[in-house]
Amino acid sequence: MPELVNRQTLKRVRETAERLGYQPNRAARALATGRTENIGIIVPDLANPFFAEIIKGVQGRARESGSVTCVADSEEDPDTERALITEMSKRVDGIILCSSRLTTNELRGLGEVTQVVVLNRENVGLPSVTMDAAGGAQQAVEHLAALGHRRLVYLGGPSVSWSNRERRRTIRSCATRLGTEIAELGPFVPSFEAGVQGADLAVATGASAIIAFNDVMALGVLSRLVTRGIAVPEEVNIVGFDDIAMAVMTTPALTTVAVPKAEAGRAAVDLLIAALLGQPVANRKMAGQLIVRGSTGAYRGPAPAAAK
Amino acid sequence: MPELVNRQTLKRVRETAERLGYQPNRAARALATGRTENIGIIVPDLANPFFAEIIKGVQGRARESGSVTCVADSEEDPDTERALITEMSKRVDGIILCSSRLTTNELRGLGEVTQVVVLNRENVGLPSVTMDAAGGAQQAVEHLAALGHRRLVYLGGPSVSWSNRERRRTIRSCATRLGTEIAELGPFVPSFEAGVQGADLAVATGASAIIAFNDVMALGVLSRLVTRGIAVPEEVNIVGFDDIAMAVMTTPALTTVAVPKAEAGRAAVDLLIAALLGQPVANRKMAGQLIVRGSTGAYRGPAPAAAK
DNA sequence: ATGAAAGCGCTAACAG
DNA sequence: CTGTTAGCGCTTTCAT
Repeated sequence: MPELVNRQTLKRVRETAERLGYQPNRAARALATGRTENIGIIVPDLANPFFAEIIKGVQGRARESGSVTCVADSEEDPDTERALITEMSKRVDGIILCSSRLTTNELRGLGEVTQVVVLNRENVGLPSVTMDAAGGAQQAVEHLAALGHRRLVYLGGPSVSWSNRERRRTIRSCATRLGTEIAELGPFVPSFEAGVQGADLAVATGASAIIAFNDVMALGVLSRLVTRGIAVPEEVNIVGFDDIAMAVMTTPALTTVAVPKAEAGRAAVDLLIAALLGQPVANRKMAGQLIVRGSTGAYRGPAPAAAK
Repeated sequence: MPELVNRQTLKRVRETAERLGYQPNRAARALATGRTENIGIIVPDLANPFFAEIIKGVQGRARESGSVTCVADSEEDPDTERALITEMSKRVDGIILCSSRLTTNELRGLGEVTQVVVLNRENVGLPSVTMDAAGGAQQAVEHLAALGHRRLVYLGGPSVSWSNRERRRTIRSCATRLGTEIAELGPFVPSFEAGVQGADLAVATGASAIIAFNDVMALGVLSRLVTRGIAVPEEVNIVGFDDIAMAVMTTPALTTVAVPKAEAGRAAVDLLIAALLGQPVANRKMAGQLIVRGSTGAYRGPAPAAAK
């Protein structure tokens, strides 16, 4: 309100900006406030496009709130992950743990060490963001059933993956409910090659549609199906790396359930910020989105009604 | 040497470890020493597997030296990149700039702001790590020429890409030297779809081999060639995302020039550390490695002798 | 309302 | 060689 302050402030700001842009010393500020304005994120594999997309979201949201993002790659190793948490905790205000390879018990104890938000994990006594793996899997099965497929195959991911466990469970119960046959193959290391291999195994079962653990595997499946002349090449249209993918053996060639990875990353940062402010934090579950790709181009549509 | 010290040290260490693991306060240390032990890395797109792999190397090497890696994504935007550099510079000891979208002049001035190492860029007055785009391109052309191909096509990447400019130049001069015809198509946004499109254009020129700007495009090329029945499906074997890729229309179906991305990331950290210690830094150029994939499996071989 | 001063926890320089 | 002390640059509290 006081105009004097305004003028003075303006003057100071001007001086500041003028005098080669003054930048406060972050270390000194951190010492005084106890806040680093850094947030950490630990993923099992930085090179996995799935996590890269999440990091992108985290970094973007963190930047908006004036923070910088510190990343680390645990290389799928629980010991490394533990060490990383310890190393990071002293340099950041909080950590976002993606698809943690730690046990539930270990995760429960983490609240003492530093502020933690888990992504792709539930019920560990920490704020969490999940991508509704179950819902996505359900949409996939219902979609295939609606297309008339009666025999499905699920090419499973790593048995240590929480997402995989969730999907398996859902796919099985959902298929049973719809009276659809479901065969489970795997576990596979989720690679292109595993998809190629899985495709042959799946075809041998006499199934008419395949659900793959993720897009990388689905890519392999599709490649193999095209090679064997089973899928229609013109329909092949893979653009993204979404979370759970479904390769159908006829048109449309590939359908995926896209999960909002960047959004999930942003949500995780929001939860972290809330927790740091001592606000109550509610867990977040991001909905998956069925994406049907056809020869006329990709379009996003609602999930087909469940054939209950 | 003095045993007394040993005992005392041991005792203290024990006390330390015992008393719930004492952790020095990083902020205080940073204030006192002026060292954050954080290193920054800025990339144009975090979701690009090429950069993800580099970050992985950077993070690994940084960790070995007791540092944490702060990442940021400039989203291909020079303005954002500039802002990011300013924001980061106060929180890290140095920054690794990957495939910077800034002009040479701007980069030259950066030495004043903070310690910087550039990756995928040369002659900007800063320590640099490059991946020998030229050498890789040369190997590619020589290999194709040795296989008897007389008409090549290069599907170019973004015109703002330094790597693309280097490769174009090399491919052209190398082809000329070997008496091989070379047609240039593009520039393309380096996507799968662009590869599909480029494949058709390339075939129309009557060329017998295609060099794509990168693996993502090559994937598209290959997919299209298989679909059109031009390439031999059984030979299709794409596993990685390497830097520059070459799709041959006959056996072997795909050959790539792999660049050591993680190694380059590690090298960049080494240069940064050296620079921080005031040591003289030499630029590093990482050699590309020709990888020939055949039906008998992938093998790494030396580049074929130049048919000079 | 504005200004002075006391730390934050560490390191490095110095005195004993 | 060990022990003490003066800051590092900011925030925050307390006088004025």
